[in-house]
Amino acid sequence: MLFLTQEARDRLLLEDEVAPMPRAQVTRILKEAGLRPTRQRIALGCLIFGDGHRHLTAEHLHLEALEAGISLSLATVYNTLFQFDEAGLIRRVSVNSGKAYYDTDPGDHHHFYIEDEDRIIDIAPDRISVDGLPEPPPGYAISKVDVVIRLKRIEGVG
Amino acid sequence: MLFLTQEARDRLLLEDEVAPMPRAQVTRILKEAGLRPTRQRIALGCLIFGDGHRHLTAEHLHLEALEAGISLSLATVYNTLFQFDEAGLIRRVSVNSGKAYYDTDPGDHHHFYIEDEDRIIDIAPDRISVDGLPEPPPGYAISKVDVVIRLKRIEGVG
DNA sequence: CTCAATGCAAAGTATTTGCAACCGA
DNA sequence: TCGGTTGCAAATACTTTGCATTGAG
Repeated sequence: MLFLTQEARDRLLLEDEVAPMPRAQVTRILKEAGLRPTRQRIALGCLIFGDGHRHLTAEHLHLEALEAGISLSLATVYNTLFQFDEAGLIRRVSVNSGKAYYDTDPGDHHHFYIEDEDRIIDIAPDRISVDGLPEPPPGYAISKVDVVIRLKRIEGVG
Repeated sequence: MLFLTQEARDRLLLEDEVAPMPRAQVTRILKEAGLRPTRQRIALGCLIFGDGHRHLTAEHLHLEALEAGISLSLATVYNTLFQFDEAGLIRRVSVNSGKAYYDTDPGDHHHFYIEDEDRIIDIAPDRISVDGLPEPPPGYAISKVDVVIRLKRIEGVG
């Protein structure tokens, strides 16, 4: 599927330094994921996969698309994000804010969440480990482990 | 107001046998938490603190209140849950479902979440530990660590 | 050309806000 | 009494659905 080595990722980032990922490449990714490469998906894919790793809300991505001259509805952005998540291309992140965030890095890692600023920061995958994972109840299996470390600004600094 | 004879009080307690924490106790809890003990808060407090540890949505609690003959609006339930969470009396739990869950056990523990059934299960606090907590960025301190273990039903069983 | 798949308007659900009413001191 | 607090109607924010249209094969 689509798990890149760090090296491969770095190479990608260099190639696409500022710009979005080329359409041809996005098309390939979509096909491999079993998603029909439609105009809208390709456009969103270019934005999502091209510009480094980020944490996007549907609304933010919609704005970016409009700014880039791509005209589509917010609902389509929601649906597309949902499908990309299902396909493992991106990862929905759950924080307590009402909004849903999507991490453009689908790799296995966890997150800081700064409530006051409604901002998410990646935690490097090797910096944290969960021990003593409990047995799931009979009939169930673990599908994913989400760790969110909630941060608050230290008062009286500066 | 609400001055009952001893007899009336006894009757009430009998009537509510299965149910909730006594109003006096809830009133004390609220005062200690710095929350004014209003009619609505006391009523919700009785439901929340009385009946063992549970995972409630605002809507569910609202229904319970109505069934118990307490008339209040859903908005008040939301506000009350928010305030109880702020005060540390209960704990908001973040899962990917759109809804917010409130755990009536504010103690330090984590959760299983069964997506398909939209259900939350407590993990005993000693059954899990997170190692190698990373340094927060400068200027920030860790306020809470949330671990959610997502479960899926094992297929082909039975 | 064909029809499963898509994109979006409209609908639905979850939550917050602003302010009249209230009540604890 | 009376002013900070509260509770709720109304508004907002977020997300999903149903179906006419489309465009990939």
